[in-house]
Amino acid sequence: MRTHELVLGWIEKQFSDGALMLGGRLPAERALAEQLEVSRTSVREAIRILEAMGVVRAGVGSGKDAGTVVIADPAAALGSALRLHAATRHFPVADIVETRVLLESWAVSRAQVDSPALAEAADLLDRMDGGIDSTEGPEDFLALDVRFHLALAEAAGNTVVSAMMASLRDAIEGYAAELTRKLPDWNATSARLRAEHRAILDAVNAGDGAAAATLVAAHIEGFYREAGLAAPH
Amino acid sequence: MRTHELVLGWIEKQFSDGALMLGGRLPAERALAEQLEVSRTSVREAIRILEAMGVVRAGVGSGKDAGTVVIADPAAALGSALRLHAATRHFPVADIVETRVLLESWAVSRAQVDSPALAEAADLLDRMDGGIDSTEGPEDFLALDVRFHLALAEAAGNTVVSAMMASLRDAIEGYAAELTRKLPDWNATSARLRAEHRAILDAVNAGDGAAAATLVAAHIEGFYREAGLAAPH
DNA sequence: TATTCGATGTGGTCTGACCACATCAAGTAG
DNA sequence: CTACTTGATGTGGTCAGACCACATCGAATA
Repeated sequence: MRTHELVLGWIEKQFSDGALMLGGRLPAERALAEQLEVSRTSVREAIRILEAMGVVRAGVGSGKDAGTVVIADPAAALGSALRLHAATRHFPVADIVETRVLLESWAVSRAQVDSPALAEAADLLDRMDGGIDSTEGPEDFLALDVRFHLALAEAAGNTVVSAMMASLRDAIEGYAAELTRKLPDWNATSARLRAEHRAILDAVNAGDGAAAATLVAAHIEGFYREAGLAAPH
Repeated sequence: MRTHELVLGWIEKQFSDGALMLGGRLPAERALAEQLEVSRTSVREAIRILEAMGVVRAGVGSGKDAGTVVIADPAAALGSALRLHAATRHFPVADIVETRVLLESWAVSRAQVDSPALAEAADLLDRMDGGIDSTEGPEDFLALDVRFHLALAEAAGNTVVSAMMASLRDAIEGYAAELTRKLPDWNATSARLRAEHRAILDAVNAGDGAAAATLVAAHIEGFYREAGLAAPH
Protein backbone atom coordinates (compact mmCIF):
# COMPACT_ATOMS: atom_id res chain seq x y z
CA MET A 1 0.00 0.00 0.00
CA ARG A 2 1.57 3.23 -1.13
CA THR A 3 1.48 6.14 1.25
CA HIS A 4 -0.77 8.39 -0.80
CA GLU A 5 -3.29 5.56 -1.03
CA LEU A 6 -3.36 5.45 2.73
CA VAL A 7 -4.18 9.14 2.79
CA LEU A 8 -6.81 8.59 0.13
CA GLY A 9 -8.38 5.85 2.21
CA TRP A 10 -8.47 8.05 5.29
CA ILE A 11 -10.18 10.86 3.43
CA GLU A 12 -12.68 8.51 1.79
CA LYS A 13 -13.51 7.15 5.23
CA GLN A 14 -14.22 10.69 6.40
CA PHE A 15 -16.73 10.91 3.57
CA SER A 16 -18.36 7.60 4.40
CA ASP A 17 -18.57 8.49 8.08
CA GLY A 18 -20.16 11.80 7.25
CA ALA A 19 -17.34 13.72 8.93
CA LEU A 20 -16.64 15.48 5.64
CA MET A 21 -19.57 16.98 3.79
CA LEU A 22 -20.13 18.91 0.63
CA GLY A 23 -18.74 22.39 1.14
CA GLY A 24 -16.54 21.28 4.03
CA ARG A 25 -12.81 21.61 4.01
CA LEU A 26 -9.94 19.23 4.49
CA PRO A 27 -7.31 20.00 7.12
CA ALA A 28 -4.40 21.99 5.77
CA GLU A 29 -1.86 19.89 3.92
CA ARG A 30 0.82 20.35 6.55
CA ALA A 31 -1.58 19.58 9.40
CA LEU A 32 -2.95 16.50 7.66
CA ALA A 33 0.56 15.25 6.99
CA GLU A 34 1.47 15.56 10.65
CA GLN A 35 -1.79 13.98 11.79
CA LEU A 36 -1.39 10.93 9.55
CA GLU A 37 2.36 10.83 10.16
CA VAL A 38 3.21 11.00 6.48
CA SER A 39 5.03 13.55 4.38
CA ARG A 40 3.29 16.49 2.82
CA THR A 41 4.28 15.04 -0.55
CA SER A 42 2.03 12.02 -0.05
CA VAL A 43 -0.84 14.17 1.16
CA ARG A 44 -0.51 16.33 -1.91
CA GLU A 45 -0.56 13.35 -4.27
CA ALA A 46 -3.77 12.12 -2.67
CA ILE A 47 -5.37 15.55 -2.92
CA ARG A 48 -4.30 15.81 -6.55
CA ILE A 49 -6.20 12.58 -7.31
CA LEU A 50 -9.30 13.79 -5.50
CA GLU A 51 -9.09 17.02 -7.45
CA ALA A 52 -8.91 15.08 -10.73
CA MET A 53 -11.96 13.11 -9.60
CA GLY A 54 -13.93 16.31 -9.10
CA VAL A 55 -14.26 15.70 -5.36
CA VAL A 56 -12.23 18.61 -3.99
CA ARG A 57 -10.99 21.99 -5.17
CA ALA A 58 -7.73 23.52 -3.98
CA GLY A 59 -7.51 27.25 -3.43
CA VAL A 60 -4.58 29.34 -2.27
CA GLY A 61 -4.67 32.34 -0.01
CA SER A 62 -6.85 32.83 3.03
CA GLY A 63 -10.55 33.13 3.66
CA LYS A 64 -13.62 31.69 2.02
CA ASP A 65 -12.16 30.32 -1.20
CA ALA A 66 -8.90 29.17 0.35
CA GLY A 67 -7.90 25.72 1.42
CA THR A 68 -9.03 22.40 0.03
CA VAL A 69 -12.82 22.32 -0.01
CA VAL A 70 -15.15 19.48 -0.88
CA ILE A 71 -17.11 19.94 -4.09
CA ALA A 72 -19.17 17.60 -6.28
CA ASP A 73 -18.25 17.71 -9.94
CA PRO A 74 -18.50 14.13 -11.11
CA ALA A 75 -18.70 15.13 -14.75
CA ALA A 76 -15.18 16.57 -14.55
CA ALA A 77 -13.68 13.23 -13.64
CA LEU A 78 -15.68 11.24 -16.15
CA GLY A 79 -15.03 13.81 -18.85
CA SER A 80 -11.28 13.86 -18.32
CA ALA A 81 -11.13 10.10 -18.31
CA LEU A 82 -13.15 9.80 -21.49
CA ARG A 83 -11.09 12.48 -23.22
CA LEU A 84 -7.80 10.87 -22.24
CA HIS A 85 -8.85 7.45 -23.40
CA ALA A 86 -10.20 8.91 -26.59
CA ALA A 87 -6.77 10.48 -27.12
CA THR A 88 -5.17 7.06 -26.81
CA ARG A 89 -7.50 5.83 -29.54
CA HIS A 90 -9.10 3.41 -27.10
CA PHE A 91 -12.49 5.07 -27.34
CA PRO A 92 -13.73 5.56 -30.91
CA VAL A 93 -15.65 8.81 -31.29
CA ALA A 94 -18.50 6.84 -32.82
CA ASP A 95 -18.86 4.87 -29.59
CA ILE A 96 -19.01 8.06 -27.58
CA VAL A 97 -21.68 9.54 -29.84
CA GLU A 98 -23.67 6.33 -29.77
CA THR A 99 -23.56 6.27 -25.98
CA ARG A 100 -24.70 9.85 -25.84
CA VAL A 101 -27.67 9.04 -28.06
CA LEU A 102 -28.54 6.12 -25.84
CA LEU A 103 -28.41 8.11 -22.59
CA GLU A 104 -30.16 11.20 -23.89
CA SER A 105 -32.92 9.22 -25.56
CA TRP A 106 -33.60 7.49 -22.29
CA ALA A 107 -33.47 10.76 -20.39
CA VAL A 108 -36.07 12.55 -22.50
CA SER A 109 -38.32 9.51 -22.45
CA ARG A 110 -38.24 9.67 -18.66
CA ALA A 111 -38.28 13.42 -18.26
CA GLN A 112 -40.61 14.75 -15.60
CA VAL A 113 -42.89 17.32 -17.22
CA ASP A 114 -42.95 19.65 -14.23
CA SER A 115 -39.19 19.64 -13.88
CA PRO A 116 -37.54 23.05 -13.47
CA ALA A 117 -34.86 21.79 -15.84
CA LEU A 118 -37.40 21.90 -18.65
CA ALA A 119 -38.18 25.54 -17.91
CA GLU A 120 -34.48 26.29 -18.16
CA ALA A 121 -34.36 24.41 -21.46
CA ALA A 122 -37.20 26.53 -22.84
CA ASP A 123 -35.42 29.68 -21.75
CA LEU A 124 -32.25 28.57 -23.49
CA LEU A 125 -34.20 28.00 -26.70
CA ASP A 126 -35.50 31.56 -26.57
CA ARG A 127 -31.99 32.86 -26.11
CA MET A 128 -30.80 30.86 -29.11
CA ASP A 129 -33.54 32.37 -31.25
CA GLY A 130 -32.84 35.85 -29.99
CA GLY A 131 -29.17 35.68 -30.78
CA ILE A 132 -29.54 34.55 -34.35
CA ASP A 133 -29.57 38.05 -35.79
CA SER A 134 -26.83 39.40 -33.62
CA THR A 135 -23.12 38.84 -33.97
CA GLU A 136 -23.31 35.47 -32.30
CA GLY A 137 -21.50 32.79 -34.19
CA PRO A 138 -21.43 29.01 -33.97
CA GLU A 139 -19.37 29.18 -30.78
CA ASP A 140 -22.04 30.97 -28.77
CA PHE A 141 -24.74 28.78 -30.27
CA LEU A 142 -22.86 25.64 -29.30
CA ALA A 143 -22.44 26.84 -25.73
CA LEU A 144 -26.19 27.28 -25.41
CA ASP A 145 -26.77 24.01 -27.22
CA VAL A 146 -24.67 22.17 -24.65
CA ARG A 147 -26.65 23.65 -21.79
CA PHE A 148 -29.94 22.85 -23.51
CA HIS A 149 -29.09 19.18 -23.88
CA LEU A 150 -27.80 18.99 -20.31
CA ALA A 151 -31.02 20.54 -19.04
CA LEU A 152 -32.97 17.93 -20.98
CA ALA A 153 -30.91 15.16 -19.42
CA GLU A 154 -31.36 16.56 -15.94
CA ALA A 155 -35.12 16.50 -16.33
CA ALA A 156 -35.00 12.72 -15.93
CA GLY A 157 -33.83 13.16 -12.37
CA ASN A 158 -31.01 10.62 -12.49
CA THR A 159 -27.78 12.18 -11.24
CA VAL A 160 -25.56 9.47 -12.69
CA VAL A 161 -27.05 9.77 -16.15
CA SER A 162 -26.76 13.55 -16.00
CA ALA A 163 -23.10 13.35 -15.04
CA MET A 164 -22.35 10.83 -17.77
CA MET A 165 -24.14 12.96 -20.34
CA ALA A 166 -22.13 16.00 -19.33
CA SER A 167 -18.87 14.10 -19.46
CA LEU A 168 -19.60 12.61 -22.86
CA ARG A 169 -20.40 16.04 -24.18
CA ASP A 170 -17.20 17.30 -22.60
CA ALA A 171 -15.07 14.60 -24.19
CA ILE A 172 -16.24 15.39 -27.73
CA GLU A 173 -16.68 19.13 -27.32
CA GLY A 174 -13.58 19.94 -29.32
CA TYR A 175 -14.65 17.48 -31.96
CA ALA A 176 -18.10 19.03 -32.30
CA ALA A 177 -16.64 22.52 -32.51
CA GLU A 178 -14.35 21.44 -35.31
CA LEU A 179 -17.19 19.87 -37.24
CA THR A 180 -19.26 23.03 -36.86
CA ARG A 181 -16.58 25.16 -38.45
CA LYS A 182 -16.60 22.91 -41.51
CA LEU A 183 -20.33 23.27 -42.15
CA PRO A 184 -21.12 24.89 -45.53
CA ASP A 185 -24.18 26.89 -44.48
CA TRP A 186 -24.26 27.65 -40.80
CA ASN A 187 -27.43 29.73 -40.86
CA ALA A 188 -29.42 26.95 -42.48
CA THR A 189 -28.05 24.35 -40.10
CA SER A 190 -28.69 26.58 -37.10
CA ALA A 191 -32.30 27.11 -38.15
CA ARG A 192 -32.84 23.39 -38.55
CA LEU A 193 -31.25 22.58 -35.20
CA ARG A 194 -33.41 25.18 -33.46
CA ALA A 195 -36.55 23.78 -35.02
CA GLU A 196 -35.59 20.28 -33.91
CA HIS A 197 -34.95 21.55 -30.40
CA ARG A 198 -38.46 23.01 -30.32
CA ALA A 199 -39.96 19.75 -31.52
CA ILE A 200 -38.09 17.75 -28.89
CA LEU A 201 -39.10 20.04 -26.06
CA ASP A 202 -42.71 20.10 -27.25
CA ALA A 203 -42.83 16.32 -27.28
CA VAL A 204 -41.40 16.16 -23.76
CA ASN A 205 -43.84 18.74 -22.46
CA ALA A 206 -46.68 16.85 -24.11
CA GLY A 207 -45.67 13.78 -22.16
CA ASP A 208 -44.84 11.83 -25.30
CA GLY A 209 -41.56 10.32 -24.18
CA ALA A 210 -41.28 7.85 -27.02
CA ALA A 211 -41.59 10.56 -29.66
CA ALA A 212 -39.09 12.73 -27.84
CA ALA A 213 -36.60 9.87 -27.74
CA THR A 214 -36.93 9.28 -31.47
CA LEU A 215 -36.54 12.96 -32.22
CA VAL A 216 -33.51 13.36 -30.00
CA ALA A 217 -31.76 10.38 -31.56
CA ALA A 218 -32.38 11.72 -35.06
CA HIS A 219 -31.27 15.19 -33.97
CA ILE A 220 -27.90 14.06 -32.63
CA GLU A 221 -27.12 11.47 -35.27
CA GLY A 222 -28.19 13.88 -37.99
CA PHE A 223 -25.75 16.52 -36.83
CA TYR A 224 -22.77 14.23 -36.78
CA ARG A 225 -23.72 12.61 -40.07
CA GLU A 226 -24.09 15.97 -41.78
CA ALA A 227 -20.77 17.08 -40.36
CA GLY A 228 -18.97 14.11 -41.77
CA LEU A 229 -18.82 11.50 -39.05
CA ALA A 230 -19.58 7.99 -40.19
CA ALA A 231 -22.94 6.95 -38.82
CA PRO A 232 -22.62 4.99 -35.59
CA HIS A 233 -24.62 2.14 -37.11
CA MET B 1 -1.63 27.10 -15.24
CA ARG B 2 -0.12 24.94 -12.55
CA THR B 3 3.05 23.09 -13.37
CA HIS B 4 1.65 19.60 -13.17
CA GLU B 5 -1.07 20.61 -15.63
CA LEU B 6 1.63 21.64 -18.04
CA VAL B 7 3.16 18.19 -17.75
CA LEU B 8 -0.28 16.65 -18.18
CA GLY B 9 -0.81 18.63 -21.34
CA TRP B 10 2.55 17.57 -22.74
CA ILE B 11 1.81 13.91 -22.14
CA GLU B 12 -1.71 14.18 -23.56
CA LYS B 13 -0.23 15.76 -26.67
CA GLN B 14 2.10 12.79 -27.00
CA PHE B 15 -1.01 10.62 -27.05
CA SER B 16 -2.78 12.74 -29.64
CA ASP B 17 0.30 12.83 -31.85
CA GLY B 18 0.65 9.08 -31.66
CA ALA B 19 4.09 9.37 -30.10
CA LEU B 20 2.87 7.42 -27.10
CA MET B 21 0.95 4.24 -27.75
CA LEU B 22 -0.69 1.54 -25.68
CA GLY B 23 2.08 -0.51 -24.08
CA GLY B 24 4.61 2.28 -24.54
CA ARG B 25 6.53 3.86 -21.70
CA LEU B 26 6.91 7.39 -20.48
CA PRO B 27 10.41 8.76 -19.97
CA ALA B 28 11.72 8.22 -16.47
CA GLU B 29 10.43 10.76 -13.98
CA ARG B 30 13.82 12.39 -13.50
CA ALA B 31 14.46 12.56 -17.24
CA LEU B 32 11.01 14.00 -17.96
CA ALA B 33 11.46 16.60 -15.25
CA GLU B 34 14.74 17.71 -16.77
CA GLN B 35 13.33 17.70 -20.31
CA LEU B 36 10.33 19.86 -19.40
CA GLU B 37 12.39 21.96 -17.00
CA VAL B 38 10.12 21.31 -14.06
CA SER B 39 10.65 19.60 -10.76
CA ARG B 40 10.20 15.90 -10.33
CA THR B 41 7.39 16.69 -7.89
CA SER B 42 5.26 18.18 -10.64
CA VAL B 43 5.97 15.28 -12.97
CA ARG B 44 4.94 12.88 -10.27
CA GLU B 45 1.66 14.70 -9.60
CA ALA B 46 0.79 14.52 -13.29
CA ILE B 47 1.62 10.82 -13.43
CA ARG B 48 -0.45 10.20 -10.32
CA ILE B 49 -3.48 11.72 -12.07
CA LEU B 50 -2.94 9.65 -15.19
CA GLU B 51 -2.66 6.58 -12.98
CA ALA B 52 -5.96 7.43 -11.30
CA MET B 53 -7.50 7.82 -14.76
CA GLY B 54 -6.41 4.32 -15.72
CA VAL B 55 -4.09 5.60 -18.45
CA VAL B 56 -0.71 4.57 -17.07
CA ARG B 57 0.66 2.11 -14.54
CA ALA B 58 3.77 2.79 -12.47
CA GLY B 59 6.14 -0.06 -11.71
CA VAL B 60 9.34 -0.03 -9.71
CA GLY B 61 12.49 -1.94 -10.40
CA SER B 62 14.04 -2.68 -13.77
CA GLY B 63 13.01 -4.63 -16.83
CA LYS B 64 9.66 -5.48 -18.37
CA ASP B 65 7.26 -4.37 -15.66
CA ALA B 66 9.29 -1.38 -14.57
CA GLY B 67 8.82 2.25 -15.39
CA THR B 68 5.60 4.08 -16.21
CA VAL B 69 3.83 2.23 -19.02
CA VAL B 70 0.70 3.19 -20.93
CA ILE B 71 -2.31 1.01 -20.24
CA ALA B 72 -6.02 1.34 -21.00
CA ASP B 73 -8.25 0.76 -18.01
CA PRO B 74 -11.05 3.31 -18.39
CA ALA B 75 -13.33 1.43 -16.01
CA ALA B 76 -10.87 2.06 -13.19
CA ALA B 77 -11.19 5.80 -13.48
CA LEU B 78 -14.95 5.81 -13.92
CA GLY B 79 -15.37 3.31 -11.11
CA SER B 80 -13.26 5.29 -8.65
CA ALA B 81 -15.07 8.49 -9.49
CA LEU B 82 -18.49 6.92 -9.08
CA ARG B 83 -17.50 5.28 -5.82
CA LEU B 84 -16.09 8.51 -4.39
CA HIS B 85 -19.14 10.52 -5.32
CA ALA B 86 -21.38 7.81 -3.96
CA ALA B 87 -19.44 8.10 -0.69
CA THR B 88 -20.21 11.81 -0.57
CA ARG B 89 -23.90 10.94 -0.90
CA HIS B 90 -24.06 12.78 -4.19
CA PHE B 91 -24.90 9.66 -6.17
CA PRO B 92 -27.85 7.71 -4.76
CA VAL B 93 -27.36 3.99 -5.11
CA ALA B 94 -30.77 3.80 -6.77
CA ASP B 95 -29.52 6.06 -9.56
CA ILE B 96 -26.50 3.85 -10.09
CA VAL B 97 -28.63 0.74 -10.29
CA GLU B 98 -31.07 2.42 -12.64
CA THR B 99 -28.26 3.49 -14.94
CA ARG B 100 -26.88 0.00 -14.95
CA VAL B 101 -30.27 -1.39 -15.97
CA LEU B 102 -30.46 1.16 -18.74
CA LEU B 103 -27.03 0.41 -20.16
CA GLU B 104 -27.23 -3.35 -19.84
CA SER B 105 -30.69 -3.51 -21.37
CA TRP B 106 -29.43 -1.58 -24.35
CA ALA B 107 -26.33 -3.75 -24.59
CA VAL B 108 -28.18 -7.06 -24.75
CA SER B 109 -30.65 -5.66 -27.23
CA ARG B 110 -27.73 -4.77 -29.50
CA ALA B 111 -25.58 -7.82 -28.81
CA GLN B 112 -24.00 -9.41 -31.84
CA VAL B 113 -24.96 -13.07 -31.85
CA ASP B 114 -21.62 -14.30 -33.16
CA SER B 115 -19.65 -12.33 -30.59
CA PRO B 116 -16.90 -14.21 -28.75
CA ALA B 117 -18.08 -12.44 -25.62
CA LEU B 118 -21.27 -14.50 -25.74
CA ALA B 119 -19.25 -17.69 -25.86
CA GLU B 120 -17.41 -16.55 -22.76
CA ALA B 121 -20.73 -15.77 -21.11
CA ALA B 122 -21.98 -19.29 -21.82
CA ASP B 123 -18.79 -20.74 -20.38
CA LEU B 124 -19.21 -18.68 -17.23
CA LEU B 125 -22.75 -19.99 -16.80
CA ASP B 126 -21.47 -23.56 -16.95
CA ARG B 127 -18.91 -22.77 -14.30
CA MET B 128 -21.60 -21.29 -12.06
CA ASP B 129 -23.66 -24.43 -12.40
CA GLY B 130 -20.67 -26.66 -11.77
CA GLY B 131 -19.68 -24.94 -8.60
CA ILE B 132 -23.07 -25.04 -6.98
CA ASP B 133 -22.43 -28.37 -5.22
CA SER B 134 -18.91 -27.57 -4.13
CA THR B 135 -17.81 -25.33 -1.32
CA GLU B 136 -18.34 -22.21 -3.36
CA GLY B 137 -20.23 -19.55 -1.52
CA PRO B 138 -21.89 -16.32 -2.58
CA GLU B 139 -18.52 -14.62 -3.00
CA ASP B 140 -17.34 -16.92 -5.76
CA PHE B 141 -20.74 -16.84 -7.39
CA LEU B 142 -20.75 -13.05 -7.40
CA ALA B 143 -17.32 -12.95 -9.01
CA LEU B 144 -18.55 -15.11 -11.87
CA ASP B 145 -21.78 -13.12 -12.01
CA VAL B 146 -19.85 -9.90 -12.51
CA ARG B 147 -17.87 -11.39 -15.38
CA PHE B 148 -21.04 -12.80 -16.95
CA HIS B 149 -22.75 -9.42 -17.04
CA LEU B 150 -19.61 -7.74 -18.34
CA ALA B 151 -19.36 -10.29 -21.12
CA LEU B 152 -22.97 -9.59 -22.03
CA ALA B 153 -22.26 -5.88 -22.19
CA GLU B 154 -19.18 -6.38 -24.32
CA ALA B 155 -21.19 -8.29 -26.88
CA ALA B 156 -22.72 -5.01 -28.01
CA GLY B 157 -19.34 -3.86 -29.24
CA ASN B 158 -19.43 -0.39 -27.70
CA THR B 159 -16.29 0.24 -25.69
CA VAL B 160 -17.71 3.23 -23.84
CA VAL B 161 -20.80 1.37 -22.72
CA SER B 162 -18.65 -1.59 -21.64
CA ALA B 163 -16.41 0.64 -19.57
CA MET B 164 -19.35 2.41 -17.96
CA MET B 165 -21.00 -0.90 -17.15
CA ALA B 166 -17.83 -2.16 -15.51
CA SER B 167 -17.40 1.01 -13.50
CA LEU B 168 -21.00 1.02 -12.32
CA ARG B 169 -20.63 -2.55 -11.20
CA ASP B 170 -17.39 -1.60 -9.50
CA ALA B 171 -18.97 1.27 -7.62
CA ILE B 172 -21.71 -0.86 -6.08
CA GLU B 173 -19.74 -4.08 -5.70
CA GLY B 174 -19.42 -3.69 -1.96
CA TYR B 175 -23.10 -2.87 -1.73
CA ALA B 176 -24.12 -5.97 -3.70
CA ALA B 177 -21.87 -8.19 -1.59
CA GLU B 178 -23.46 -6.87 1.58
CA LEU B 179 -26.96 -7.47 0.25
CA THR B 180 -26.04 -11.02 -0.70
CA ARG B 181 -24.94 -11.85 2.82
CA LYS B 182 -28.34 -10.80 4.14
CA LEU B 183 -30.32 -13.10 1.87
CA PRO B 184 -32.36 -15.68 3.79
CA ASP B 185 -31.97 -18.60 1.38
CA TRP B 186 -28.91 -18.32 -0.77
CA ASN B 187 -29.34 -21.66 -2.54
CA ALA B 188 -32.81 -20.74 -3.74
CA THR B 189 -31.73 -17.31 -4.88
CA SER B 190 -28.71 -18.71 -6.64
CA ALA B 191 -30.83 -21.22 -8.53
CA ARG B 192 -33.22 -18.51 -9.63
CA LEU B 193 -30.45 -16.20 -10.73
CA ARG B 194 -28.82 -18.95 -12.76
CA ALA B 195 -32.09 -19.79 -14.46
CA GLU B 196 -32.58 -16.13 -15.34
CA HIS B 197 -29.06 -15.97 -16.72
CA ARG B 198 -29.85 -18.89 -19.02
CA ALA B 199 -33.04 -17.27 -20.22
CA ILE B 200 -31.24 -14.01 -20.98
CA LEU B 201 -28.45 -15.69 -22.88
CA ASP B 202 -30.91 -17.83 -24.80
CA ALA B 203 -32.88 -14.76 -25.86
CA VAL B 204 -29.71 -13.04 -27.03
CA ASN B 205 -28.55 -16.07 -28.96
CA ALA B 206 -32.00 -16.35 -30.54
CA GLY B 207 -31.63 -12.80 -31.77
CA ASP B 208 -34.54 -11.56 -29.70
CA GLY B 209 -33.00 -8.38 -28.35
CA ALA B 210 -36.22 -6.91 -27.01
CA ALA B 211 -36.96 -9.99 -24.92
CA ALA B 212 -33.40 -10.07 -23.64
CA ALA B 213 -33.63 -6.43 -22.58
CA THR B 214 -36.84 -7.06 -20.66
CA LEU B 215 -35.39 -10.12 -18.96
CA VAL B 216 -32.19 -8.37 -17.99
CA ALA B 217 -34.04 -5.44 -16.48
CA ALA B 218 -36.25 -7.73 -14.43
CA HIS B 219 -33.21 -9.76 -13.40
CA ILE B 220 -31.26 -6.83 -12.00
CA GLU B 221 -34.16 -4.96 -10.45
CA GLY B 222 -35.46 -8.19 -8.96
CA PHE B 223 -32.20 -8.86 -7.18
CA TYR B 224 -31.95 -5.46 -5.58
CA ARG B 225 -35.62 -5.42 -4.66
CA GLU B 226 -35.38 -8.85 -3.02
CA ALA B 227 -32.30 -7.74 -1.15
CA GLY B 228 -34.03 -4.75 0.31
CA LEU B 229 -33.23 -1.82 -1.95
CA ALA B 230 -36.14 0.42 -2.73
CA ALA B 231 -37.16 -0.02 -6.32
CA PRO B 232 -35.52 2.58 -8.56
CA HIS B 233 -38.93 3.63 -9.85
C1' DT C 1 29.00 -24.08 -15.83
C1' DA C 2 26.49 -22.33 -12.04
C1' DT C 3 26.20 -19.12 -8.41
C1' DT C 4 26.93 -14.99 -6.03
C1' DC C 5 26.98 -10.19 -5.49
C1' DG C 6 27.55 -5.58 -6.69
C1' DA C 7 26.22 -1.82 -10.21
C1' DT C 8 22.48 0.39 -12.26
C1' DG C 9 18.05 2.45 -12.94
C1' DT C 10 13.29 2.60 -11.68
C1' DG C 11 9.47 4.57 -8.76
C1' DG C 12 8.33 5.81 -3.51
C1' DT C 13 9.08 8.74 0.24
C1' DC C 14 10.78 12.30 3.03
C1' DT C 15 12.74 16.86 4.57
C1' DG C 16 13.18 21.64 4.45
C1' DA C 17 12.97 25.57 2.11
C1' DC C 18 10.99 29.39 -0.62
C1' DC C 19 7.26 31.59 -3.44
C1' DA C 20 2.59 33.77 -4.67
C1' DC C 21 -1.52 34.81 -2.95
C1' DA C 22 -5.52 36.32 0.03
C1' DT C 23 -7.09 37.78 4.25
C1' DC C 24 -7.07 40.18 8.60
C1' DA C 25 -5.57 43.07 12.28
C1' DA C 26 -2.72 46.53 14.06
C1' DG C 27 -0.95 50.82 13.27
C1' DT C 28 -1.08 55.36 11.20
C1' DA C 29 -2.36 59.58 8.70
C1' DG C 30 -6.15 62.47 7.78
C1' DC D 1 -13.59 58.87 14.35
C1' DT D 2 -12.64 57.33 9.68
C1' DA D 3 -9.86 55.71 5.95
C1' DC D 4 -5.84 53.98 4.41
C1' DT D 5 -1.41 51.53 4.78
C1' DT D 6 1.34 47.82 6.21
C1' DG D 7 2.91 43.83 8.23
C1' DA D 8 1.68 39.12 10.18
C1' DT D 9 -0.42 34.89 9.22
C1' DG D 10 -1.88 30.83 6.83
C1' DT D 11 -2.96 28.66 2.51
C1' DG D 12 -1.55 25.88 -1.63
C1' DG D 13 2.42 25.65 -5.42
C1' DT D 14 7.01 24.54 -6.46
C1' DC D 15 11.59 23.23 -5.98
C1' DA D 16 16.19 20.73 -4.81
C1' DG D 17 18.35 17.03 -2.85
C1' DA D 18 18.61 13.01 -0.41
C1' DC D 19 17.62 8.17 0.80
C1' DC D 20 14.95 3.80 0.35
C1' DA D 21 13.02 -0.66 -1.76
C1' DC D 22 12.95 -3.18 -5.60
C1' DA D 23 14.10 -5.71 -10.01
C1' DT D 24 17.32 -6.66 -13.38
C1' DC D 25 21.70 -7.34 -15.49
C1' DG D 26 26.46 -8.50 -15.77
C1' DA D 27 30.88 -9.35 -14.00
C1' DA D 28 33.45 -11.81 -10.70
C1' DT D 29 33.80 -16.10 -8.40
C1' DA D 30 33.29 -20.98 -6.72
